[in-house]
Amino acid sequence: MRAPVTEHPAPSERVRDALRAAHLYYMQDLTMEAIAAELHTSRSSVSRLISYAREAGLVEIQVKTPAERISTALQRIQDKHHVTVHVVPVPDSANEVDRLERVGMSAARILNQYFDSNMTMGIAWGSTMSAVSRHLQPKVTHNSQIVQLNGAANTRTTGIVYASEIMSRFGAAYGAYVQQFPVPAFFDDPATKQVLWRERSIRRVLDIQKRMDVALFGLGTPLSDVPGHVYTSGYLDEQDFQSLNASHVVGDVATVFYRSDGSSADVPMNLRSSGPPLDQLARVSRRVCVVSGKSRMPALRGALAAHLITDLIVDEATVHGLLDD
Amino acid sequence: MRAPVTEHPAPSERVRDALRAAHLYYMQDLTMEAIAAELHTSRSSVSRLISYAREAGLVEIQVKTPAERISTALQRIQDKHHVTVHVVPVPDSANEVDRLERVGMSAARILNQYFDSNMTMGIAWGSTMSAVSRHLQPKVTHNSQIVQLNGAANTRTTGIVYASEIMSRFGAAYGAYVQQFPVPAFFDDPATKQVLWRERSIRRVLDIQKRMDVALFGLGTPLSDVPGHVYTSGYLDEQDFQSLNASHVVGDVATVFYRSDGSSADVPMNLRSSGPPLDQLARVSRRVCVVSGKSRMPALRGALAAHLITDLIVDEATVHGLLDD
DNA sequence: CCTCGGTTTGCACAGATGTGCAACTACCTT
DNA sequence: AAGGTAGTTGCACATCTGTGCAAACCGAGG
Repeated sequence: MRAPVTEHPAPSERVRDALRAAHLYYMQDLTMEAIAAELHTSRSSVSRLISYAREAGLVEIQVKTPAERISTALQRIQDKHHVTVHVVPVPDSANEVDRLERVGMSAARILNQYFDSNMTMGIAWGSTMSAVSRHLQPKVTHNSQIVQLNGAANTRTTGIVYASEIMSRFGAAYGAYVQQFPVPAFFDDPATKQVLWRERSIRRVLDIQKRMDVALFGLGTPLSDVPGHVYTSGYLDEQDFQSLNASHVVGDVATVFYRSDGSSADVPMNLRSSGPPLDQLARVSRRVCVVSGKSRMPALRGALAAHLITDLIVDEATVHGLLDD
Repeated sequence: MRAPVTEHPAPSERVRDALRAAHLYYMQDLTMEAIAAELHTSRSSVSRLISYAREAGLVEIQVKTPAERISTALQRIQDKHHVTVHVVPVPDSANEVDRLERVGMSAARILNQYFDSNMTMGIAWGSTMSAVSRHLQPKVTHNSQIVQLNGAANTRTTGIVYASEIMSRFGAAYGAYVQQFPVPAFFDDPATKQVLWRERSIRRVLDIQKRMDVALFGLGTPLSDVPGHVYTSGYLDEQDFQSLNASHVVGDVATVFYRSDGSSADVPMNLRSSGPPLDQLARVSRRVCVVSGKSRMPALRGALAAHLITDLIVDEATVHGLLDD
């Protein structure tokens, strides 16, 4: 981020030109050559202007699936769980990394339809959110904010970066105010959490969380050979895992755990978690969940049972597994 | 329009593939080459699939002007007349034909944001509407209809085609039911209109017009060297022109005339016109007006004064003329 | 006035996309 | 079964778009 000190043309000249070029290109179907003539510049500059327009979010492209093209099986899932499903096409041959990357990219674009000015979006962190954050499409919003849902991580492994970096990517993409949540992911002692939760600075964040318009999260899973980030990075010890097992936990949202029937209230670990109680989460008007890979299927079933999701973005193979219910 | 009798692959196979290709192309930024590999087909087929997806309205592209980039002068106009202005960039050097064509194309795309399922759109006819109709972007809608606002023309000159052809283009683009209005543009005798207006078949159409959600129209002008279609194609005789002059008419919407102050109630010619009274038109919740060329400026001023417009699509040069008010 | 660092520009090339055409396919007609 | 018709496919080519690079440009110091 460089301060706007040295700028060649007038500061907004570029935006104006980009806007005009984009208009001519996308609305009037002119070729870049023709646009170059109208703007008295070179074709390559026009190419760059239009790239800029796209990157700056001046152009919005969406692919819309006509209602009658949704398979009846999928329709049944949507009706049953009151959820809108966005299926991301990914070849079955793709590996987990590619899959996540592509689901993340699609999710980022779909998200732009849901987030706008004067809104607050709460986001979790983890490998899925990291992937999404890397592909965000900028969009100009005003008076909007991003709030962190659960305590921060501080590891940097295999492409997963600081929670704060994820947060700031979101903030930058939307021009939104970023509200960090400076607490640990898990507390050792529930009492510590209780005490800290009474602090005004913390209460302020909790308050913002309660009033958010959109929640965005991935799913963690303790099962499977590809567990979520939380389960592999030393947040939990042997005893914790035993506790989760004893509670029959199948997944988590923002470090809050739930069972396959969607219940979560009496999972002991949740007393130590920094994330929002799931019944509170379920009151957010739009709850967007991003899922990639079959390993998350049990977690997804549980999340659906808990009514945590209003909008599900999921890869093709995984959604197919879901159809057999 | 061919009945869906002979089709090579399964009827909807093509849509499915196009949708998938479009997803991969626009949402996941894959190259057509890569998409071809995933779909097990050739790159050129993918190119065609994506073209098809665009043409079929499966892809929606819009260029959005951030609020802070609207000039204060334009903002003043918008506030004053409670109107949203879409400025279409057209080089000053462009001739009237190009100008109209380009404004028409932009208008057609903007229109897609306003028209949707379960809506009724009323449309006028004339050179402007003809231009718009030629560039419509298809969009799948259900239970929507297009209703003709004023009596039909039957000439075919300089690119302007039968009103019915304009209508059916709209119907085809949106998959909407088309309601024709089989009456003359002007009646010789107001009494004939009175009588005809009592017919049930006509009343039905008038009724639909009253309940429309969107009205789309251009502006006619009797002044200037480039008058609207109505004024040049033999609809009006010498006496009519004198009458319009005597009434100080500056323009018309769907063959209903108004003065520069927006008044129209006591213009004698309107008793003979088949179009909807302007005070009725002004009650439609969205009223989209397409204007191209400075010759329409007086007509535009009048239409604004009459509060006929909620959304104005106009070329750059013309809107500049307006700023001097 | 000159130099320096950073940015923008246009060119030339590389890469991606669009399209005429001929071969092919499925299905209908005779 | 042969022939016809309309639609689809992949190839080869044409066109359009993206980008590395060197030159030009601009403003800030020196």
